Amino acid sequence: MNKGKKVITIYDIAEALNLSPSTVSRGLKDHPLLKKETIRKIKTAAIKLGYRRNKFASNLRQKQSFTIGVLVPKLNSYFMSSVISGIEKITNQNEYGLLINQSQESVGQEISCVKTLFDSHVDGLLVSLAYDTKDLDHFSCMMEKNIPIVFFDRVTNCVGCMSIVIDNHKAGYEATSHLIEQGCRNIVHLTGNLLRNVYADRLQGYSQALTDHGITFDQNRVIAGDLSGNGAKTIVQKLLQMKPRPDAIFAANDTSAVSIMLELIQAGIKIPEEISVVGFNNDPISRVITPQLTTIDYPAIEMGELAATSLINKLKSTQTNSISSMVLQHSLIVRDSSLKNKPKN
Amino acid sequence: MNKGKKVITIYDIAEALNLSPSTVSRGLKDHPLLKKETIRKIKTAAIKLGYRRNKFASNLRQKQSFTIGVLVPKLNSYFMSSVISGIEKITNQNEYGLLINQSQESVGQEISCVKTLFDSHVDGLLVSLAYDTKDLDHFSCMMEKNIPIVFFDRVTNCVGCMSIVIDNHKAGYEATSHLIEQGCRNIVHLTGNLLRNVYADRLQGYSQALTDHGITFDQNRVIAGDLSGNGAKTIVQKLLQMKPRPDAIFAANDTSAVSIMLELIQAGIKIPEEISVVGFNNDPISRVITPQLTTIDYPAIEMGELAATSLINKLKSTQTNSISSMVLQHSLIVRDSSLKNKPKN
DNA sequence: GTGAAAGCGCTAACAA
DNA sequence: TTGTTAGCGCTTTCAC
Repeated sequence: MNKGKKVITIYDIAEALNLSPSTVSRGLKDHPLLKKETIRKIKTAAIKLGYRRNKFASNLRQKQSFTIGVLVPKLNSYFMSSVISGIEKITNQNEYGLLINQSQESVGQEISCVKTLFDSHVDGLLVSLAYDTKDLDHFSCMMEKNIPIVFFDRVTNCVGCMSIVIDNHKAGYEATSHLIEQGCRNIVHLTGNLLRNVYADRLQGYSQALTDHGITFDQNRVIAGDLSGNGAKTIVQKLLQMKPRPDAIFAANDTSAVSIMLELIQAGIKIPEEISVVGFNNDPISRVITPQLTTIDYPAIEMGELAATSLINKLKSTQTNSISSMVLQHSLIVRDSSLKNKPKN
Repeated sequence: MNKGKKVITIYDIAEALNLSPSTVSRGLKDHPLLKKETIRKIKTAAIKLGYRRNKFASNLRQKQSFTIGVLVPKLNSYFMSSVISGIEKITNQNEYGLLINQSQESVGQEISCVKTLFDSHVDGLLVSLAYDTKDLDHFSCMMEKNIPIVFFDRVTNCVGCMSIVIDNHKAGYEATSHLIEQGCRNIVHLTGNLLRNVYADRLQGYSQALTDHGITFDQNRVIAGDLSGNGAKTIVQKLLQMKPRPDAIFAANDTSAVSIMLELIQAGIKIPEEISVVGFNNDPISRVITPQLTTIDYPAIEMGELAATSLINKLKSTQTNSISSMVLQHSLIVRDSSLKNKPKN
């Protein structure tokens, strides 16, 4: 697309003002040694001529792209789009561009995305891992070139990388304890791929809470699936055949919790009287379902802001930062879906 | 971030193979005139040496960035993140990068985003307008350089630009007609800023449907707001004081429809018996609320895919395409919130 | 305070 | 089929 009008370069400005290109270049970025008057003249001329800085030339020279790569499993969830929204806010403030790719929850795609982002010479990377990623080999190209990576939410151990998370273990513990306190004893846990810290940790928290309250952990009461809400019917059938029948479900996300609830209601089960439900994420749907869903609130926008801020700080400071992980606050939001004691109005 | 290992360039490959840089450059992009054998050797060496193409140098030379700018009001809605997901799929397939910015629903931000994207030398632009954008002056820099723009969803008239939309007028007409067919006579319409085609057209469809069914259009029954769902309480109070009391509400999005429903239920109003509700968007929440919300389905991912495909076609073909707008199929999804006739189960 | 000049890595017209 | 050469627009060292 190089049609359109003539491209204005610093040479044109230089010529117009009878200055050298280098002076113009300096003037455009407020070089302290230039005369204020010269700077003013340069900037005025730049605007008048419709100058636009050529980022490629500048990046080529400076070997920096001022672009951050973002790699997420899927864009279209409320949680993820909120995180991205937070990231965009910060990068925009700091004049960094954002190159966004989605792995579609598959390692294969993730590998190819990393390659693309690497070739785009991103200065840094923000990553939330795909469903089935096992190792970080495909990130080695980044690491070899010292391109900093900040993982968020779905993180992994990785020397030199930073992680932004919530305390999933504690959150799982709290959710489960809450159900136990409501009198539930046969709590089923719906989880995802245990390769991912978020699911593994929540499961551990669940397990720990059971143990601490004198309830035996039973592997058969843990159902691992994709948490997309698709298999809800099958899962509910399975639940209703369990002996003894579960009196509560703790799902690792709200999407699956809500799908399960809809199926339970369909099957004539009363929530929370017969089966209590707790979700995870505080997705807007949790407030829309009847009864409203008890869930874990999870600061998505802040997580995005923090991840972006950390990465930019790392890019700006030359000294290597020793912080390896930051944990954000979460909170249990109790609603009707788990309140056996108080009858719903 | 230019620490790390030495950067490998085509010169290094050329030297290693005793070829010229231009041959290497050609080999890397499968130039048809090269010997197959040479191409193979070049590619092997590139991989062995850990070569990575420098996009800045290449873009600088070719005066193309292979990057598409995306400008949307807000990222964190189900609709928008689905659109972006569709866009990302297509651009990724076509090896275009994606630079995403959000206007946060304000013209001011929109103007600054366009500037940023312009300076990033995007090859083309995908835009959904902010809530309060009045004119397209801030896009003139793009148009002057013949950078193609495709508007989607929230579009505007603009010579030479393409638009991807649904038939909002017809959708509004269908939603309203459906309510009338259910016996509703006093239908309130909740709308947004009428500068935006999506709201203006839906309103017109609503109005037309009333007229066609012999019901007088009443300006007082149109409530314009931000549709964020925040003012629901106030709106419901207003509704319940109207004389005669409305027997139906047609909201221009599901978020506001659902918030209104929750408030109505709170106020003891029966849906749909006393007041029917129809929304717009087929957001996942529409299936979660009780009663389930009648709404207009709206192909978000396809809209993104189509917008991206159209833009890329425009970028690839030199001849100017004369298509100025494409209209996607929508459909009315009837659920319990508007079914006065059939009693819910 | 300002200018001259070299070079970032790649591509493409032209030459061979 | 491959090589030579110039230059994209900017930054920056060194010189004045």
